[in-house]
Amino acid sequence: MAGLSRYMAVLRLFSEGVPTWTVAEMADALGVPQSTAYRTVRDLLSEGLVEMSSEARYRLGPAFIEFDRLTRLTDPLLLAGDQILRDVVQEAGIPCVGLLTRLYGREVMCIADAASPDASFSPSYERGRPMPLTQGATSKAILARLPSKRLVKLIGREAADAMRDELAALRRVGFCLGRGEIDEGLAGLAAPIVCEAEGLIASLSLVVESHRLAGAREERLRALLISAAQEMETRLHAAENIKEGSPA
Amino acid sequence: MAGLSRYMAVLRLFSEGVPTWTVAEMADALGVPQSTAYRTVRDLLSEGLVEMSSEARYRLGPAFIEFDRLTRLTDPLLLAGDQILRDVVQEAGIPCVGLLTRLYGREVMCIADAASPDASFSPSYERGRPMPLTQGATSKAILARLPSKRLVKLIGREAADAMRDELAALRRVGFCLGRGEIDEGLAGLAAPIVCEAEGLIASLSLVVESHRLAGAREERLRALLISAAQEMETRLHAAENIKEGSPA
DNA sequence: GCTTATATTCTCAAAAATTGAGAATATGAA
DNA sequence: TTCATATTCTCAATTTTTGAGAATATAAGC
Repeated sequence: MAGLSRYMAVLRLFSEGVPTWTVAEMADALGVPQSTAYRTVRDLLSEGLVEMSSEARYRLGPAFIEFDRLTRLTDPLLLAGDQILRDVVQEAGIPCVGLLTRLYGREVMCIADAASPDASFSPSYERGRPMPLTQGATSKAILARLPSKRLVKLIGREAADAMRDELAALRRVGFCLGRGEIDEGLAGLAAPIVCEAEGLIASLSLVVESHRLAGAREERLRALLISAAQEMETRLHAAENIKEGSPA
Repeated sequence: MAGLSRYMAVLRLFSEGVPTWTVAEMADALGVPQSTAYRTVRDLLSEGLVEMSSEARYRLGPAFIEFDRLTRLTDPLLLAGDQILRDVVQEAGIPCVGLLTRLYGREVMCIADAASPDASFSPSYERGRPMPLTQGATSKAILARLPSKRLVKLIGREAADAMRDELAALRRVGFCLGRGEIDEGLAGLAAPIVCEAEGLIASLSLVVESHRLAGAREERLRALLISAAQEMETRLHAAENIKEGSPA
């Protein structure tokens, strides 16, 4: 194991279930001698990626909080969409959670969430949590807009073929509805957001309680989401053009 | 430049002002040949620490959002204090912003913020933003509880001597008030939180508009903060003991 | 203060990875 | 297609990393 991956392997050990590690445990888990593990931890420590907690145990360090803030302040999707996301949640008029989600490696990741004050449930999605690529309205809205080459690379030819018709239909409608695919009793509504120039394939979605989705209301939310997603795309392109500078 | 620092040097280039970089720019900024910069970026890319935006430009990647979530879910100070922070803001009864802040290397970093719904200002402090070590009530509350050896190491003997009397007074009172030290027109009130077992030196603070700090109200907020900070310490110790397991 | 147990750093030669310059190859627009 | 630019590749020289164990901290108990 060499270079960066050596350090990332250590960082990837930390999880919600096991948030602190001793150096001996790390060495064991990674199959490297302790002296090597100590050296690796020392480097991570000096960069703030890891910090000492009690008694020879280490936990993730504050550097991640710092970099996350930078991301929040500069991510084009958040800049274009954070306010709109809040607006959508408010305009929905029923208890709901709004999500901004994007492709991240072989998974899909939520990068912003906003709950209405009266929402008494909380969906599995939340900022920073990777979710499965092929389940749920949020993910499917994204998959539908993926070039087929990339889709095959991500989920394999077989799976891609199996989903082809479903995704083609979604692409036509520009919208996706899923009931209980991720959380029992909840439904997801999602519209895609694509910005080639920024290399972004994302989706805006709303999670509501399934039983609240009567016919007319579903129609209204669908229209709301589609127009909000479009507004985000417009802002993404606008931001892109500003950067290039406007000639006199 | 070797090992981890080589990668961190690239990541530290990204900032609010310059959120995207080309490889040529990075190579230039770091004084390394392009081929080396390309290799470094390729590694960062494959770990999600960096991602491609438009046209040969790169930005910080989503891995930071993922690790930040883990931190949020597992940080002992947040676990002990996040709810209390919200309660304090509500109980304050005036427009205010509550902060949880801790020592981070040679700076002080805010790891949680909560604004009351009626707060029409926003202080410089926000989650993930490093702040100066020697200015503001929030930082001073922390410095006051630092062992003097560490204090000297951090700010130097001269500066430590200059602050000694002030810090000693703060330590006696267990509280710190600062007016306009960070933001014009705002005042900070802070109480320290220390947990040796977790290696934590932190503070809980409240930012309010200076003109609202009439005598009686200041007294009330001071009492509120001190008791809330104490409650956090209690919870920190309780969490620590649970981990060790309770024998029958 | 000493003693013990554990955590952490250090040492050194062998093994492996990184470096830099430029060539070779993608990639995308005209 | 052709061009321009972005990215990867090649290879020998240089620098780092590695592993085992010795040498030091550090902390707790006596």
